[in-house]
Amino acid sequence: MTVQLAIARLARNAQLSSSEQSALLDACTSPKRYEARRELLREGTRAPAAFLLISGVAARFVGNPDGRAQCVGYLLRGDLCGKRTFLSLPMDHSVRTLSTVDAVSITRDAYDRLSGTFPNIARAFQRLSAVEAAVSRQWLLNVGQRSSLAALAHLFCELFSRLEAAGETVQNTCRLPFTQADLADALAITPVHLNRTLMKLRKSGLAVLRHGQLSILDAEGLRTTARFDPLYLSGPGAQLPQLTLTASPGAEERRAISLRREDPPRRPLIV
Amino acid sequence: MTVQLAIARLARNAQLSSSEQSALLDACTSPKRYEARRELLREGTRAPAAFLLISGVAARFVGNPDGRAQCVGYLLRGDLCGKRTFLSLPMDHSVRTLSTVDAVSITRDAYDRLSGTFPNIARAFQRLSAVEAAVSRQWLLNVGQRSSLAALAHLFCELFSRLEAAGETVQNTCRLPFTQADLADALAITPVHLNRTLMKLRKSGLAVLRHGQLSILDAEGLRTTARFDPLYLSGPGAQLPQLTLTASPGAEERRAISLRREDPPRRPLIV
DNA sequence: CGTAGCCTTGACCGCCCTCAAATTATGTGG
DNA sequence: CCACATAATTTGAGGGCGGTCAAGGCTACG
Repeated sequence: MTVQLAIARLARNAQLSSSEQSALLDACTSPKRYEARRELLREGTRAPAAFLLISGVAARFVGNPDGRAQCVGYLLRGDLCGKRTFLSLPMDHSVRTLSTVDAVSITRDAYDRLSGTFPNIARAFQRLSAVEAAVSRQWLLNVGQRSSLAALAHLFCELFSRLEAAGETVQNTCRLPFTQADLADALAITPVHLNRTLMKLRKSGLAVLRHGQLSILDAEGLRTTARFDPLYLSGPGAQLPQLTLTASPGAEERRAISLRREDPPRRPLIV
Repeated sequence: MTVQLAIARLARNAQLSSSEQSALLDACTSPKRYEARRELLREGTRAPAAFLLISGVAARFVGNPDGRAQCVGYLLRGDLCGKRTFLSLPMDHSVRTLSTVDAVSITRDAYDRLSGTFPNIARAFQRLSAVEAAVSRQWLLNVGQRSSLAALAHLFCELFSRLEAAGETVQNTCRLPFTQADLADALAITPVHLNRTLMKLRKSGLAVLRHGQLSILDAEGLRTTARFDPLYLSGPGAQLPQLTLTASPGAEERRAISLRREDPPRRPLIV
């Protein structure tokens, strides 16, 4: 069953032991399939349970009755949504599937039992939330500061990294099973302008998105354009001792590296 | 000591018993004063401890070496920053004071002892993080979808509501002890444009910001302009059983209720 | 083979940015 | 209390990124 795959992915990020993994598995309902464009959670309601994504892609949206929809996060294999139920908080956003999705549910009771017995699982969930918050902050940079080209490049870097961690990449490609309009919702630009930006990325030879398939042609160039620093994703290894920065000096180092990488600062976009 | 004030504010939002409050108090170091424009936490480092704000205002920033700074959140009395240390995660953003700030520290060891004995305190901290995430999503709407006028109005509504909960409002006014440039960083616009937007708000008679003092002149008009729905702030009462909606039909109800509920309760900003 | 949705491209417009200068707080020493 | 220096706020003129409206081409799927 692919549920294990999703849990394994979650476990890798959060360092769960195998007994913890199987306990988590037991707490899940059996997987259920949801068709594309279906609402899983609705803003303003209390979710009956949280969802753990097994396959497919879903997205978080904050309602904007009069304007365009604003996507505020993507959910990939191994991601959780509806964790707010565990805290008795109503949803402040909706969650909709973008593609066909397989997901399992975790009820609040199941979570309470689980976290009582395995505090490390509660920590794992908190870590997921912390990383989501970091992603959210990067999205704020995307829509606020970066040019549409840099923002799109950054989003592609993020998605590819996360899909890679979820084991959903093949070589330098991955499937993005949703429309350009969905990407536009994430970057807070119009579908028309997203398309133009996509063309620019294509013509500069950095990446190509076609038929729902993303191909990274020039990873280094893409990262440079996006000023992408994967630290915020806290991938496996991020909390391992390889990065032993405990004080400012280490930070200076890291910053210096990232600055040097920016050598051609505002000129990364070759035509 | 005003530490109690901050903890009481936190406790109100998170429903801490008085014994839990005093345990939390014991876990804090004695308050320390930080001058304005000082860095409390640095991106890329592991924080030695978390900070609980007692007074003043601080802000989270994600580094943008070449561009303008992007503020991704304000910290007011009763807010915590550096919670990532509790999860062994490095900082993905910096925290700087905007005004003179009093704050206490909570070390990771203190937190671990605390959360072992009082799981409800751990829940309270998680709830704070969940609300911060919701605020972050609203900021994404601010910079992505709303006009600069609506965004500024929304930010004022948010700040006033939170300062009200923190007991830092007087009638329809509150102090915002930072510059227009700081507000511009939060809305991802230039100080020049923020100033023009501020003028528009002033001329439309909705709100006035002058000499670091915000005055709400037309609360209803401001909320309408901003499409402000305070639900996402999960103020005291939001998680109380008065709203027992569990499914989609309930959502419609809630929206109606919450609109009705805004009549008196969210009316603290009368002149 | 037809239809519907998605993608692509063109022309024009407005919000916000940039650069620049004037005016007004804020704070400091005399 | 005043003179001065510095920072913050305010206003003007002009330009560009991305939005809007619209039409045509492509793809998937029945």
